[in-house]
Amino acid sequence: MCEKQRHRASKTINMVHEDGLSLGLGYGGGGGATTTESKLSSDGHQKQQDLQFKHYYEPSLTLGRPPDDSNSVVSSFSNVVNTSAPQAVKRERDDVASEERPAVSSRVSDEDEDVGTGVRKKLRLTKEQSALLEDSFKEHSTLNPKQKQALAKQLNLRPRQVEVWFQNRRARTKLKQTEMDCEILKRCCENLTDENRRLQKELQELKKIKYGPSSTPPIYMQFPAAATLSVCPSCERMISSTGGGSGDNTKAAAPFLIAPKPTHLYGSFTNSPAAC
DNA sequence: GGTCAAAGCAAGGTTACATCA
DNA sequence: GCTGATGTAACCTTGCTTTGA
Repeated sequence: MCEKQRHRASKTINMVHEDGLSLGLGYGGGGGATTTESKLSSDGHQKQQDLQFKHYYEPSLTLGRPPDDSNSVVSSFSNVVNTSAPQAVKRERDDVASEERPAVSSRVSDEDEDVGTGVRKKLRLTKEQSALLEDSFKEHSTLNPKQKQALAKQLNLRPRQVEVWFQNRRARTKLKQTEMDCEILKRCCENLTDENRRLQKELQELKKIKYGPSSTPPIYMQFPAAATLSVCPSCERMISSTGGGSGDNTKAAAPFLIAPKPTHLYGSFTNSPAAC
């Protein structure tokens, strides 16, 4: 167990580093806890109302219908083994809270609860529970303790279960958002590639027009296109970087042959926009 | 005002179980 | 009936922020 935890810990550290890279996606919730936008104040009220979920997507929660809805709610892990002390404290809090409620009904029978064995039983939320949780999530993606308690009571679940559901729900929402962002970036990349191809082709055609299909272009023209041509930011016309401007191409061809300063060829933009 | 502990949350997972093809 | 894929509830660790003492 300790070995496993160490393994996990080291992986977590790596993940934190990777997270820095993920910031490039630019979605609302990225960047670790520093971007937390919804925090609880001391009196349990939310300071901000879930800014990052203003436009959240609706992941399809394909909830498998339990075979028997009559005894819907399962709460079978109240005695799941908790190893770490802080976690134990937290669980104790929730357990205390849960003790205030009547015994929860369970989809599984009492003997299936495996009290004290450490066996984790899978709970399946009912449609009604899921719907209510979803509705609540739509209103606010985080819960303050009072809301959590109320919701848990309403759903006949433990507060811890409600809390976990919200955590998982937030994670799912974020995952969906990330997938959407990836799609957008992918499409953006494809568009840029197409545009690049188109411009390269256009450039080749311009070269042909300039020097004719049969003539060999001067050696300077064998440099990459970006080194010899650039776009004026003001008029967006393609110009040569040797000072030819937007004028006559035949006149502009001469400096290419002379090339007084090689550095000219690599200057990104040497013409004044005013010249356009 | 600085410090510390507690609580809560996000991130980035893993585990265990349920369900379905 | 078995099996692999998938979905998801529950859990973990770390790091961070907020808040109150």
